[in-house]
Amino acid sequence: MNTLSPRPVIVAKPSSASHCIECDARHRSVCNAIGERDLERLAAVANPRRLERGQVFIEEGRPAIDFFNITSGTVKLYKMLPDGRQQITGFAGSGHFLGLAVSETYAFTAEAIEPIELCRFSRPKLRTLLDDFPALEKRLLETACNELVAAQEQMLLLGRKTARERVASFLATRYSESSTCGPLSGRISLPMTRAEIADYLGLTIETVSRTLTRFKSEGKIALPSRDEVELLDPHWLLDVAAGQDSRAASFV
Amino acid sequence: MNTLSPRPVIVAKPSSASHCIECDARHRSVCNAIGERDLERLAAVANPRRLERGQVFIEEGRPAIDFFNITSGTVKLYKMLPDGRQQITGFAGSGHFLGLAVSETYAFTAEAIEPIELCRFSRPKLRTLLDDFPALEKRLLETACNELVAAQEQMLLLGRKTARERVASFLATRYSESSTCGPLSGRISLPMTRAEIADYLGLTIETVSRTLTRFKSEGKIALPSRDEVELLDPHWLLDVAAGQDSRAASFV
DNA sequence: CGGGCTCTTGATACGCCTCAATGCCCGTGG
DNA sequence: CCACGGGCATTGAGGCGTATCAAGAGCCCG
Repeated sequence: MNTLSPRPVIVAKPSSASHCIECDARHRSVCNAIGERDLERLAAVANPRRLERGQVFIEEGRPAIDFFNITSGTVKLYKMLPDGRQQITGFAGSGHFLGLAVSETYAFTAEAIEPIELCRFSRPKLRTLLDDFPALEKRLLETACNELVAAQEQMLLLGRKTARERVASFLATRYSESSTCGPLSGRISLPMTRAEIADYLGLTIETVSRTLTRFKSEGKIALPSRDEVELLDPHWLLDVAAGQDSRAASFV
Repeated sequence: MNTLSPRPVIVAKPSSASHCIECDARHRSVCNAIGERDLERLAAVANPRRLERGQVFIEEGRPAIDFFNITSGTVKLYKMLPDGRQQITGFAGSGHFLGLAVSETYAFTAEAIEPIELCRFSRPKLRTLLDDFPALEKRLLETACNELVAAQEQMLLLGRKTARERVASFLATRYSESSTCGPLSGRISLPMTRAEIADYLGLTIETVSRTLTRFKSEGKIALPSRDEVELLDPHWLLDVAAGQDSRAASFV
């Protein structure tokens, strides 16, 4: 509904031969299915690249010839309707594997929302890698299952939650995910714009903004800067996210 | 939002030793990854059952100890909020594999919406089967990917489509899926109630009903009976589903 | 110290939900 | 065979939450 998608081009290309060894994302990603002594094999087919904000590297409807592993930064995945309405189906960060498609074409578009680094794998090369390392295929199945679970949760959000609950869910999820890779503070970062949050939650920019402002005036969050939120009452947020808002219905 | 979920119990248990050979769903399901001569192995761990409408066989939050393959009939998969709001994340028919979970617990509830037949697999037995037949694991990954694509499409529907577009999408999808397993007529069956359609599309019963009535009065569909729809203009429906409704905006 | 963003805030409109009544279908029993 | 009852579906009237439209405020960067 917001933003019109930009030009699809790939740039840069740094890194050396066996870059996989020193890859930050390795332990988080499916690549950890491959032992340290086989990393050369992996590095041989992994093609590292660097992209800037706004660059599209997977485009809905285009032939699915490559697969990607995000090694740094965040991307958004989205689908669009012909009139420009847009639904972001997820944000993918470091360690995320993208482009798994049975079909001949991609089902969504992927675009960097900040400077990112990623590894590209061509379809046939990934295929041989999968054949040689069955553990990798198992890991892929695992991550696919986890994504399915997340997708179902998001359907519940989009189909049945109020704006208030959606925003609370979004903050709560960001909170719990950020806490898995760093010290647990109430502070979370939002690398995406309000428009992107809105397109992710099935709302408008204005509603997202109003809801955040309301949380702030209720003393539940603080907004120190444009892209940071401080959760002053995480437990309360979780309740709202789950539909347990005390200020909602519940006529007891 | 509608309906309160019923009691969880499993009943019946027909069929003989090597039932897999004569299973209607075999060719459609992941079981087709196993050759005919190994079907005995499969049959040994597949536990067939019969369930009636309303019976729950997977319950959100419960330990994920079994996996299921639907061999006949239709089930609904849903998630619920504590106050009863419900989102159906999908309908699964013959050949559909269910319960794939990495987590210790199920992420959704599965309930028969008509009399069904299914096969149950215990987790450890499925595990050994997967180890012995890598092709089965590949098939599972394939189906998981397909479900992810469907889930993303549904997120677009729930987040950005109007009621009109949602109902049109629903009919169009049912149409194209039914045509893959039978003669291509404009007639589709709806084994689910209006309430279930509503919970699938993120709408209310009334809105679903009104929208169908409106399509009918516009001459685009016919409603010969409660659970049947005749598509009189499939192409038009597809356009509406894709957000190309001529009667909507588009101020040209 | 403007220019162009994104974000916030306000006023109003509208689509869908809610509540309520009626209609239809079908199984049950007289 | 028909009256009755209970589900489910349809239809109507009105309200609410979020979208839409429109300024204005804050921020970054040259």
